[in-house]
Amino acid sequence: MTEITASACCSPTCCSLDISGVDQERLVAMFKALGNPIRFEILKFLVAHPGCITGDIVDYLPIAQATVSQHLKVLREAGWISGVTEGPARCYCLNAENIAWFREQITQIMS
Amino acid sequence: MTEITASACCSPTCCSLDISGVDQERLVAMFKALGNPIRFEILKFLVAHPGCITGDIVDYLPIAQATVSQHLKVLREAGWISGVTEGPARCYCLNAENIAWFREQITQIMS
DNA sequence: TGCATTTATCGTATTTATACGATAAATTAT
DNA sequence: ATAATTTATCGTATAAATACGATAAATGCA
Repeated sequence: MTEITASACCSPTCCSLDISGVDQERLVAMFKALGNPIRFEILKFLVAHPGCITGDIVDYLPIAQATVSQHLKVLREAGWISGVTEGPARCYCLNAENIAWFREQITQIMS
Repeated sequence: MTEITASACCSPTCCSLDISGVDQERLVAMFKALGNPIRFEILKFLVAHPGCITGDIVDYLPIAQATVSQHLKVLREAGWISGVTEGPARCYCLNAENIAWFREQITQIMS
């Protein structure tokens, strides 16, 4: 195993990444879900339009309704958003708890 | 546009996601790169073995050398790591500056 | 009940990601 | 120069992601 001193090419420890098991999988899944520009735009739209319905997001984005539905499913399953049935429509919101969890994990493991 | 009160299904604003243009693309690229369990493991390995060479990571992971090299390229291009040529080998480290940038972006836009 | 509205799912086409073996490229040592 | 070591790249096979139209499912209303 090559072990060189930090001064040779590395900065001093910048993060611990101390996370494991279930939490790590959950975190990676959240990373994966948000690693897509369309889905990031959906999150931003939900900040500006909390409680809007799927159709509003479909109108906003330049992609088909079926595709939007798929993206919403990915974001839901990763925990970024939650959807509440409102009649035949579905009202979407950011999932504040999970987002807070994500932020806390990042601040913890990346310092 | 359906606009309902926050109380109906949404928590109070939990994040601004106030980011745009180049920064947003950079952030999404970092999300995408780390949204893979192998690449997350590589980062964790680099925390424990700063300055190790590609071969050490290859020995550690249960995948082929060519595949590891691809993953390292993804992490490099996203800014998570940096590699310094050390003779015929390449010494890898976490990219502290970019990681700090990521952490700061998250704390800023997710609160 | 029947119809309109809204969203999810199905089937499928295309693109991208992931993985591997083989080989090339770069460096060091002989 | 040759050989050994190390990593990157090429070509390619397979899996996963992304996209769409069509259709089903669920709900509310006439």
